[in-house]
Amino acid sequence: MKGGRSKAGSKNDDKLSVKQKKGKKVKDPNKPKRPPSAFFVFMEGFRKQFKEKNPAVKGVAAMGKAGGDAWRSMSDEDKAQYVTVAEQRKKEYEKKLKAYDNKQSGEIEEEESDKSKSEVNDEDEEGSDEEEDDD
DNA sequence: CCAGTGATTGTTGTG
DNA sequence: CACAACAATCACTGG
Repeated sequence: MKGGRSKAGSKNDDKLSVKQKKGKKVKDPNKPKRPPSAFFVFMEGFRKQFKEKNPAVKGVAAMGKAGGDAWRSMSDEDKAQYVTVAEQRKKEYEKKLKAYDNKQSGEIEEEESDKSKSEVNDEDEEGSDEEEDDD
């Protein structure tokens, strides 16, 4: 079962888990989230497939188990392609961190009023490589 | 009505 | 060095 990797044997589960407690209402819209691991990258495609093969499945548990099972079934080389992608994701993540850091230095706190976002189609300028197809 | 839960593994962050 | 928390996903549930 799961090989030895898991929990590193921490018997004493005291209140060590204090959870970072996000009590602070610090809203960091620019704060980049952690890059997806190879497993998640693989899941990105797997989720779609799983849904198609199991449209009746509800919840994430079923998918998670199926995903984890399939993931371990893959060969390291097969996973390598996802790992490679994950590496790139991480790289971009670092870039985002830099941008985020830049904001911290430049824009300390920019409150944005909820202007009517009617015809104003303002796009985030960060994407740049986002292709949008018109329908 | 909103936010949390449940399960997966990997990666990053923090102590 | 070792652990802890979080990353996405989605349907459901409680207060």
